[in-house]
Amino acid sequence: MSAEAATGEAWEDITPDAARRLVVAAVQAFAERGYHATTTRDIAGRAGMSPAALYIHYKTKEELLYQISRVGHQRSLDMLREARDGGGSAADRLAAAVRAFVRWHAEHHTTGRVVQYELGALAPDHYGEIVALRRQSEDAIRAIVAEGVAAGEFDVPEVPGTTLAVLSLCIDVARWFNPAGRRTPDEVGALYADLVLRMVRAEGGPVADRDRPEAGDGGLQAVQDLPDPPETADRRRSDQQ
Amino acid sequence: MSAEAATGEAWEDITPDAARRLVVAAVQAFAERGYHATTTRDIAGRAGMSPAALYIHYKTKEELLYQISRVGHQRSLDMLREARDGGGSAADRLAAAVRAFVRWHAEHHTTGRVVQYELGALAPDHYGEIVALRRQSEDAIRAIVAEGVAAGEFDVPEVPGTTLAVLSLCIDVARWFNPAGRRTPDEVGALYADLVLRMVRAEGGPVADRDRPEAGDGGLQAVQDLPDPPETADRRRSDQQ
DNA sequence: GTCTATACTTTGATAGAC
DNA sequence: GTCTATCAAAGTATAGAC
Repeated sequence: MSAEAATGEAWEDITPDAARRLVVAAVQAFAERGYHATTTRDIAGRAGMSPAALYIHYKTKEELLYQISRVGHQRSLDMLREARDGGGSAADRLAAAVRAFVRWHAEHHTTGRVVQYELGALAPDHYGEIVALRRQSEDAIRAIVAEGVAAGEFDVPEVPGTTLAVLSLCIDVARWFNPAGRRTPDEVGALYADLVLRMVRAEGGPVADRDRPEAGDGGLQAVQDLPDPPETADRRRSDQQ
Repeated sequence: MSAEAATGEAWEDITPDAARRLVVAAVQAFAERGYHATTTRDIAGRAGMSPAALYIHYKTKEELLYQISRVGHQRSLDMLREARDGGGSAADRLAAAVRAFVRWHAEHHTTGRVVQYELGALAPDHYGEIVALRRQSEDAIRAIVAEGVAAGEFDVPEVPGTTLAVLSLCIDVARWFNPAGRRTPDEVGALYADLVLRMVRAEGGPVADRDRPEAGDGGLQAVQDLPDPPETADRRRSDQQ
């Protein structure tokens, strides 16, 4: 499978053709060099256009990133919700979620890198929208974990923290996966589903009255301790550390 | 603890004072905005200097990143080797490695972000040097895992893949950790050590003749499927996907 | 919709006074 | 060692012809 085919697969829906070529080119460039190191000339060049032609389809470079980020996050969310709402035990559904999420991040690791690691370059309002999608993704995984604990199927030290670890493990696949390596996306998905089930599986029988999911939104906030907000011209010093 | 104190802690050794201020400023700026989005004016400004003063202490912006990356990776490696060579069972040593590595990435998440996520901006020769350090870090963890398997203490689906997952889990802490969140670095370290032990722990007794570490360097290459090489002017198209 | 040409800004890095 | 002033290059985005 060629580089362009693998990247392009995720963007079949986009029309017209020139716009899709720009998105595919932007994904590849952003993944390779990062958003800020990528020039509009580079994107346009990869798409076979002059630098000016980019602006017919996208108002700014950031709008390209926003499109990529939004579609990628929505796709992730759909995938996780489908696993959450699928049939079977909590273990079945958690394994399905991890398998699908990891396989996607391996298969589309180029897109995955942009989606997961270039968030900070989004404009503040776009950033906020994406963070909302990320929270919902975490909600989906946490629901499965919490249900497994409530059913006595799982035994975890802490529901929100375990959820965070599971999500984190899956996301980082986009960073390290190398298609020239020894594992296929399917194999990584299977391995990770196995490892995650080991993390949450109850060793003995059902464990009652322990680590029940908290009522209301008590745990919802902690979810995925949020990444930094994007830079702005007037706030140069961060108070986050 | 102030932002500067937390970041500065890791850089006490650097002299003269102006050089250290520049490194601390660069770490903060690179972590917030990324290497490419950070200007030398910004770094110098945070360090209380004029833009030109930066070049008395560092020849280029990249040299600053290299210094940060090298020190951070060396520190990580020392930490992991110390755990590997410490006393106790394989479980004790793996828990110690994860606890220390995770705690460091949480406490110094600002530095951690630069160390783990800005690799791609290094010059090719510097990049190669850093990759060598990363391989050695992975070697240290894999050694503990392999020893646990050999002793029948651990039962894992695959030694190199499990090692990769453990390392990946720890690294990603730098991305998501938020000091304003509910967990302290110590708590995250303890949680993650627990989760990792669940991943590798044998459920029954010793499991013999299974998943023995491969002889020689058979598994060494797979280690950490390498991140992409840094960009160069003449290689615009990547063949990695 | 795409091109060539270009306006305008910001960038990394240097020169030379002190 | 630090400053002010500045250069050359590269950046995003636009203008106007076709």
